Amino acid sequence: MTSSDVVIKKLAQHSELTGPDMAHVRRLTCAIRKLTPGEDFIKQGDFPRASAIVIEGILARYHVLETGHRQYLSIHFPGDWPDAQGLFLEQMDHSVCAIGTAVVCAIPHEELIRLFRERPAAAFAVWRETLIDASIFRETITNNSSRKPLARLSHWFCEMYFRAKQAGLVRRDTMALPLNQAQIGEALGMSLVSVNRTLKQIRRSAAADFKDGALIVKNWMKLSSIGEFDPAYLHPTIQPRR
Amino acid sequence: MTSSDVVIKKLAQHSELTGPDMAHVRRLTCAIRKLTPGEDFIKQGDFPRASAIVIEGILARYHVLETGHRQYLSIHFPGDWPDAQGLFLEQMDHSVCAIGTAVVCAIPHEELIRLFRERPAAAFAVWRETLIDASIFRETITNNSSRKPLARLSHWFCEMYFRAKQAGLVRRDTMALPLNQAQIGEALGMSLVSVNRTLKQIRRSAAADFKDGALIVKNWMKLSSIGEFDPAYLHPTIQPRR
DNA sequence: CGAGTGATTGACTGGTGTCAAACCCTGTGG
DNA sequence: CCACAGGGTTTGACACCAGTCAATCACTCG
Repeated sequence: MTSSDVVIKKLAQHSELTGPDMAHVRRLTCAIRKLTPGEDFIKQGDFPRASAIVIEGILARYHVLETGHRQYLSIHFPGDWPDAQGLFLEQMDHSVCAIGTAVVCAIPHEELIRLFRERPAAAFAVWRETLIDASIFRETITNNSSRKPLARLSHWFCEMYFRAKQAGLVRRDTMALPLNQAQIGEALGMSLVSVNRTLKQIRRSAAADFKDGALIVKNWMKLSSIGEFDPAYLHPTIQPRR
Repeated sequence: MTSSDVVIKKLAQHSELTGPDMAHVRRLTCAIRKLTPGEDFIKQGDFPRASAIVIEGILARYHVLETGHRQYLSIHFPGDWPDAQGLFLEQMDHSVCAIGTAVVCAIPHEELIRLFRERPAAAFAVWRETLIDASIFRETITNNSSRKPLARLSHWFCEMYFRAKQAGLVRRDTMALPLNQAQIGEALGMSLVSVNRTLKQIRRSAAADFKDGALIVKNWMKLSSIGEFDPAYLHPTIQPRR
């Protein structure tokens, strides 16, 4: 699968693109870049001139506080545009790094702007992706602010699994999620120890397991019930198989 | 000031619009609606056909959990588009209500889409607003997940004050913020009691005060230092073209 | 084999949430 | 004019959850 296939597949999942729209998308310059685990693609404070799309692997956005503490903001799978915001906001207010090894393609902003001027439908499709992004942020606010650890971690697992499934990254009941427990804590506003203990609870409930950087969902109904998970905020088109 | 003045002033704050762009914006249909304190403008699950812009007062977005607990997601001042997301996402994944009395104008989606097709610069300006919105969500994730109560509440006060100032809503050192302490707790993921005690600390430090639905900032430097506040994420001004 | 990374567990403590009472203020109605 | 109700704020008491510290274990890799 070429990188423009990944892009078009993702956009077509949510929006209607005509032949000429897709043809224009295919003509975009696409600089492939491979990232090593943890490597930054772009950093807080940078002034990007190109926008990245995930082709393979997982990327994450994060803030760094004065204290050095890292807060992960979102996780991105192939087809996602983790820095579409750079298109219209000059300076990055957060960083983007690879989780595990990853491949991205970088498209120059001026080409995208030209595409958007000439093919509004393509602009609307990408805009839509950025709005789903925002919707995920809102759910993260609610998850990290309102839910107790057990529901919070379960909800997060549900989202990862659901989105991985949409991106075709689930084999049987397992997906790769190459994070350690400390990083999960930094995503959910929990301490490492708390993540570990909560994970133990989830294991005991036999709803899911997480080890060696892989998430295994054994009982989707149970996990989504514990996590109070309703995928409406992902504005999905494909429902995962239960 | 007419409602299209409010819109144009806000868009011009962040983007460059030409005469024809602004003329087209002025021709948009604009249904004025007045909201009573706490009234919902649109609810989770709705399928909106129009998009609201705040003209006067304050609006807020929120989630409601299974338990009935409410989580406020964002606060919106005149010029903001609190449900621009409805433009490209069919179903609302959250609700929007008035904080205090408020006036909004509702513009039909089809008119906005037509505007965006014909005047890409207008589309980019509104798109940019939605991206700033997302940036604020990210900061909220970090604030509610990583900061301890004192810094968290202070940071929130800073953001409210800074954005109110941008919107011209600060008189001397005071802004109207017609929320009670329980609601602030629902915004910050804190209990009412915790908000109250943290507020006492901020008062003692003489950085700011909050009472009778008004925020008074007595020492901005001190407050933003306690709150670890850096307004970069609000993307406050137009950056020079590269 | 030792170093290093990550997971797990125990012990401890301090911060937050919960519960409940008292207080303040305003508006209302007898 | 006073009594009362109601919303919001403030305070105290208390329990317990979750963070911190630290030790141990499991596993990989040079």
